Amino acid sequence: MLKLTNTLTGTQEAFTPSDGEHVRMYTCGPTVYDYAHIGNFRTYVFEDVLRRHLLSKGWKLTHVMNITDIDDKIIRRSVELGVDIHTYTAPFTKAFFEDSTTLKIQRPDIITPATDYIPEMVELVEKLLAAGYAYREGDSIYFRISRFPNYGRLSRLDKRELKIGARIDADEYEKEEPRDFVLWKAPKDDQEPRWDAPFGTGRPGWHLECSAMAMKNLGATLDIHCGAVDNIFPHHDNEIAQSEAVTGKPFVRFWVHGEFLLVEGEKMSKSKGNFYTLRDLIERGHDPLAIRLELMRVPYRKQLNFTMEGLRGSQSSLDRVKDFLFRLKSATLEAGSDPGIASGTASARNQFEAALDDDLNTAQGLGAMFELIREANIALSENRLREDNRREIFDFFQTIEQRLAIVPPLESVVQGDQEIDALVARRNEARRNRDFAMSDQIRKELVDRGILIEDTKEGTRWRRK
RNA sequence: GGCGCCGUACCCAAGCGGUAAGGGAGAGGUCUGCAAAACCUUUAUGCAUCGGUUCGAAUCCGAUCGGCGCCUCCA
Repeated sequence: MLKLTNTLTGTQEAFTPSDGEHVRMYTCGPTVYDYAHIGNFRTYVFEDVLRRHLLSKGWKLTHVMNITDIDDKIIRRSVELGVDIHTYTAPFTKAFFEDSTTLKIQRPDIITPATDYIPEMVELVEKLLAAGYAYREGDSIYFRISRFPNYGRLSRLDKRELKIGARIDADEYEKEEPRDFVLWKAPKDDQEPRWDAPFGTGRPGWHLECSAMAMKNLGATLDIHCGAVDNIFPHHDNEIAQSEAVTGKPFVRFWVHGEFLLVEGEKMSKSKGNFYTLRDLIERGHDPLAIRLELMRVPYRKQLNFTMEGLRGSQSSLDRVKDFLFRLKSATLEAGSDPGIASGTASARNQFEAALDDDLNTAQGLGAMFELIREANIALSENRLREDNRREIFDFFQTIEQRLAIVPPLESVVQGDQEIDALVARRNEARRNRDFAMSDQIRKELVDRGILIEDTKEGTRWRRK
């Protein structure tokens, strides 16, 4: 049974889709004004693991993710460059999906760019105006928080006191109350993009898009809505207010928020010089799979301190998995099954499932995998492992791959290559003649070509790095 | 100041009342012509500190110290 921590209640709750079979999930996507950074991807990787786990339960899943392709930053930069916003955002949207693919993040079922949903947003604002939840001030439209008594439930706003001297009002528009938030912004100048609406020309405020696009595609009540913790307030509280004011129904059953990624113990920021995009890391030669593993090593509810040392550690862990799978694949085994290994494999599988069910405890799931690797390695050295055991272990790793997508591919590693085979044969010839100088020289040649050699009792095997 | 998360070995980390998973790094060893890989041993009578509850606590309660985040666009 899957348990998830629900921000709404602050506790772990058993999750099932409201109708028992179809999960309706919305995840906050990127604002495409620049390349996404690894902090962003920590969240997307967690959501990907959730997505994969939900699918494994046999539920039907409709997963919607937005692309915020209109906001202040986008407008400012596109104006600076003298291009329209779509011309500006298109390459970053494309880059985002390329990066996601690099990290083996599955594509959501429905992608909703904000600018494709203007009519839905306009409709929402009209309803809010009609019901008295929204008002016009100047040429902009605001949400009237005083009309929505439950406001701030998600962030437990009622328990908070405002910091003395804290800036309450983030923008310069007039409002009835400082805490009211903007639904529809009147253009400030000629350059700003705008859309016509019955209540005036303008553009949508940020919070509006998620409500409109989520409800349009998933209905009034979502099963799951994800994002990172920084979205809890005000973004998600505002979404709740807008949506529930219109529908009168609970907007979301499970709010699931990913904690922040820190870099070297501090929040990532460009000024601190600890800011990495995925592309930065790839350029430095890091393996995307190691990055993915590093991003899920710590369960989503806990802050993850990203360090280069940690990333190297993940790479080493990954190499261990790769070495093991390679060893298992190339071993010569007898038919049959060793009962000890069989039960070890079954128990690793159970532990893995239980770990993911337990609020996506990836650290524990990974632990179960490594325990099995050690057990199987010992069995391999003691010649106890049998053909059926191997099949079951490979089956398990297939499951791990479906769920976590961190299993290194073997195909590219062990594929036949006549030229390499010939070099290996020549080296073994030299070894037989005890011409170790020659043997080592050939090995060096192979290493230079990215080939690792392992001499075992069953002969020499090689693989690509 | 308020709200929230957290403090487990050199580093990362699981642990959810029954006696400290796992990964990385280091050291020593087995195997090997040498490597590589693998395996073995080794690194927490102790889980920030101090009290309390309990037959029993890293796990529950209280206090203290420390770190991080949010309260403002932000994954």
